[in-house]
Amino acid sequence: MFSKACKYAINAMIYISTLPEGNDRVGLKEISKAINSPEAFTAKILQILVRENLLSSLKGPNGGFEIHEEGRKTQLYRIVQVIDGDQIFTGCALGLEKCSEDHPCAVHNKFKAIREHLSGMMMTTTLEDMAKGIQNGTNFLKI
Amino acid sequence: MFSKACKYAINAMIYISTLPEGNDRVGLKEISKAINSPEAFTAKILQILVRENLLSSLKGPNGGFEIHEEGRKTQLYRIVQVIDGDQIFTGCALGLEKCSEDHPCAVHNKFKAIREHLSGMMMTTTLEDMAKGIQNGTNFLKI
DNA sequence: ATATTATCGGATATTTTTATCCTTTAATAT
DNA sequence: ATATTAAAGGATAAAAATATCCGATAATAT
Repeated sequence: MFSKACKYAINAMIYISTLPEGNDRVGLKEISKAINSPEAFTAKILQILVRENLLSSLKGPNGGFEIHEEGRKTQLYRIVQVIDGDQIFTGCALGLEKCSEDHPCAVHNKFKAIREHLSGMMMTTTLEDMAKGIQNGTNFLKI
Repeated sequence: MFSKACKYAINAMIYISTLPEGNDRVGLKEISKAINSPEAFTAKILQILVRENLLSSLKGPNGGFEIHEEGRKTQLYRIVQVIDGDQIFTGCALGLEKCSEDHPCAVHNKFKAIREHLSGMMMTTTLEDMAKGIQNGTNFLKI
């Protein structure tokens, strides 16, 4: 469904969102420990998220990553789009280059509803939402 | 969603199912031309499908691949399971090793409905169903 | 029996994804 | 100013997925 890079991205973004907003930033080491991901690879992914303005970072002592107010409204959809592209939302399930209503693959219509279901859910799910479950101990980021 | 191998497998199985049942077998070359897939790689995938009894094959002149009566009832679900495993049906969307009701990842419940929707559809969709759309020109296997 | 045909299966190559290493850059603190 | 800290970014390595090649095997036809 999602690439590993994307899974790390989502879990990392959620973890950062669980931390209190303010001057506190969280470092790469803590993040990758919290979500059980390879440090250097995670760094690459966070770089992309910073470049795309889904995440902000600061170098030096007390540096690290943070997400402020507005950023916590980021949709799950957006994170996936930035890391994996929107293949999963718009690409053909069977790999046809030009799959469409006019030239549908063998499962086009069968997948249509599922696509809409998936997109809809991911459009309406935000970091805030997901962070809540982690904060109150209902959901988990690792193991 | 699916690996390329799996997409080739599905399209190939559908193509073979569109052909009239009987003594007629279809060769690798024709199959990979019909679904626009690399020949040698497609051969590997067909081998797996044969080994798993989703497809039958015969060597030598007039050899090739075929699917008889019962085989045409094969569920889409089964093809995916054989080629990609059931990661997509049961695996955690965020990669947690032990994601479950008791230890759910951050999106466990959000994905639950989608998983069921997807599994249900793929359980009830058969080769026969999909072949119909190709036979009557509504759906396509390539481009 | 022998030649021909087409899948099977092992070995290998290429590409993509995942992962690591190390130098550079920028921020802070002394 | 200087040392320290942590992210940024380039280079490279390892693993997995995709793809190709070719000899072995099995079936048919002559």
